[in-house]
Amino acid sequence: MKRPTLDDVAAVAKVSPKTVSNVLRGRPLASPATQERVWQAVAAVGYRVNRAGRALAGGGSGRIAVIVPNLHQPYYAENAERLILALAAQGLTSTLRIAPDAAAEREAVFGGTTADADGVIVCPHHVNAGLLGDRAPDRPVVQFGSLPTGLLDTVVMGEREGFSAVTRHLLDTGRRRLALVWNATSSGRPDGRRFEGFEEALAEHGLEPDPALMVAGSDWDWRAPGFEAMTGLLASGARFDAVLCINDSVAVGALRALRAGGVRVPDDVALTGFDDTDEAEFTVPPLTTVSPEHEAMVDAAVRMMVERLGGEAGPPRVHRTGAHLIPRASSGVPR
Amino acid sequence: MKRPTLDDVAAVAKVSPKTVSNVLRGRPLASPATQERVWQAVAAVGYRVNRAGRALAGGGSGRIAVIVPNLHQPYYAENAERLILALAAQGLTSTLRIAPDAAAEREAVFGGTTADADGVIVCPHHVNAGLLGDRAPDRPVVQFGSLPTGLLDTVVMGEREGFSAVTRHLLDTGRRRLALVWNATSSGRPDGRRFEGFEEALAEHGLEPDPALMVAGSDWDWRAPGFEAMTGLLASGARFDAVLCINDSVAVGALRALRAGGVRVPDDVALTGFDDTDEAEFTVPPLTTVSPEHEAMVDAAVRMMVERLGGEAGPPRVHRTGAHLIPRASSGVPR
DNA sequence: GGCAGGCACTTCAGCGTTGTCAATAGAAAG
DNA sequence: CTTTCTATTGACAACGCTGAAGTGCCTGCC
Repeated sequence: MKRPTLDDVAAVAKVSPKTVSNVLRGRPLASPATQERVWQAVAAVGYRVNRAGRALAGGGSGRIAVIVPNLHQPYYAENAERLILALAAQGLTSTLRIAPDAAAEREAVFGGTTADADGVIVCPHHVNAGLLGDRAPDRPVVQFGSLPTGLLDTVVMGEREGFSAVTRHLLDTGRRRLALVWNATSSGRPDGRRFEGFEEALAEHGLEPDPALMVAGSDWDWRAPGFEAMTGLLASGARFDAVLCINDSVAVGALRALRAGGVRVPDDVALTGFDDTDEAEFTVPPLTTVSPEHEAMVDAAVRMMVERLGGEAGPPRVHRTGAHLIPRASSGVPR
Repeated sequence: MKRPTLDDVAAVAKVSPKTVSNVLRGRPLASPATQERVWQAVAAVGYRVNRAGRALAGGGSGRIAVIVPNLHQPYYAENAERLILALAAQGLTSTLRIAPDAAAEREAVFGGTTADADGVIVCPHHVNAGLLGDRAPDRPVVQFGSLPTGLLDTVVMGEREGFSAVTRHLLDTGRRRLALVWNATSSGRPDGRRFEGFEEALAEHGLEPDPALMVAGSDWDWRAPGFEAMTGLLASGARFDAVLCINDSVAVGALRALRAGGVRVPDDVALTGFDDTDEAEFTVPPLTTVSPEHEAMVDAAVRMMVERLGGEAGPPRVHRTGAHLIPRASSGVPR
């Protein structure tokens, strides 16, 4: 009743355990006939590789650590799901680590609790890009959805073009006073690629961002801060006919604040998000958002990981995906 | 630069590797002085146990597999997060497995891809309780949030009392024609503990369920089916003044359908969900729901797991948690 | 015919940890 | 002062697998 080992397979196939190992690893060292015999023996005894043994012997654990700050924010939960499934499709198991703070995030990337993983895919949140890149990891690390550091393989979404696309969309449909619900940054003002896209599209219409219409939530990527920021903006008495949110969750919070304030969406104010999370489709009204092309991002991340695991060397690479507008009712033309 | 091993620690502490192992495992075999010396040596060399080695030698992997059907449904994502964090607090690492179908679910519980885990906590979805219990697992398994099988440790929420509480709440606030948006079951009619709670509360008011007001989504726990089911109910011309949904996600879908149909919530129709997911707080209007007391559920699951890992034998246990109403605006008193 | 070279596979020595069991030291007992 | 016992620690052999380094055997060539 004991779980079969390589030796058991070897005995049945009448080869050495090492040959079985080679066949299993896909090494082209055995003759086709032998390979066939080995596979039959594997099936016959119901062999499954013991990961612990393999890892101990230096064959790698076949496990990739996926690191997200949390799972209660749809953006992270949905990406974690996509990454885990895509890794599984490559025969890689994954271990999901939740890094609730910067220390945990760094720790998860550089070893410690994830030391048993052959590689790491991290959706950074707490630790800014530079900090993550300041130490050389001893295994492949792919940054997912964040700014490239030049030190790690990175997959970035079309933040700039995506944000300029929504901005343009709003301008094209007649909106002129565009508010921004942003995340707080250390410098106290919105920055980053999305903001560039915003400025870019405004500039095309001879406009520029109005500081009085830019409010920051207390934290990145969360509904309550979106609600609070929007409530604050409404209270300020500022006038606007559109609100662009840094992401969908913030938009969901902002939407509630708008409704609470008696503001009609989209009649009085258009509202947009970013990320194309599932929840955006089911708000009332459905939320206009930007799809960062999730499939392409995940494919790129997994491909990079597999290549690095396969021994591919070379400098860190950056994969940029596109982004496209998903227009929905929340940014409908005002009546 | 190699990672320190037990031997390194042993050399510094001037004891045998085995003694270091014993101290690390908390075995009361070494004298206090020796233990102290060992811990100092561990700290001095920066030792971290090699899980692969330990697992190979039979010391267990220290890893618990958490199995959910997906992460895009908030209910599962939020529970996965809570479970993973609670396990981590016990020093247990976790490996999250996404089981998109029944085969994957069974496979994940009974070994195969999760063979390296010391125990399993599963949030069943595809496989009904009986099927999961028909084979004896070779390690602790805790069912989370599902019907007890009598064969596995199980944590169940107060489904009946929770659902009767919402029902009562609606009846108490004057609603009388209660519709139900349910999940499809093999028998084609709503069943289970929640339905019992529904019937129970209705009976207290001398009412009983109206089959014409019960509609089932095409799948468990999802927004689109909620939308479709609700749309269908509206199209049927049935009259009702409240809609109870099997869970929050279904309610979110139903809400959109109601709004699309020009039905005011809560003025014309009250709407309720179940599970107390984050999204319920940010719908417009905020959704009345039932909290299954997540903390208690997770604590119970992790406690059971730790006890079983500690060698606790005995028959399968069932831990029942309560449930309490979280009234919000979606079930406000009609004007 | 002798020998280099390649192919197909095997042997060997761990990887870091743990369970088993033996060994040692010191204390209590005779 | 020897014997017996307990408390503590050590030696050793796995656990299942893999990299490195062989071992034969056959082919082809001078």
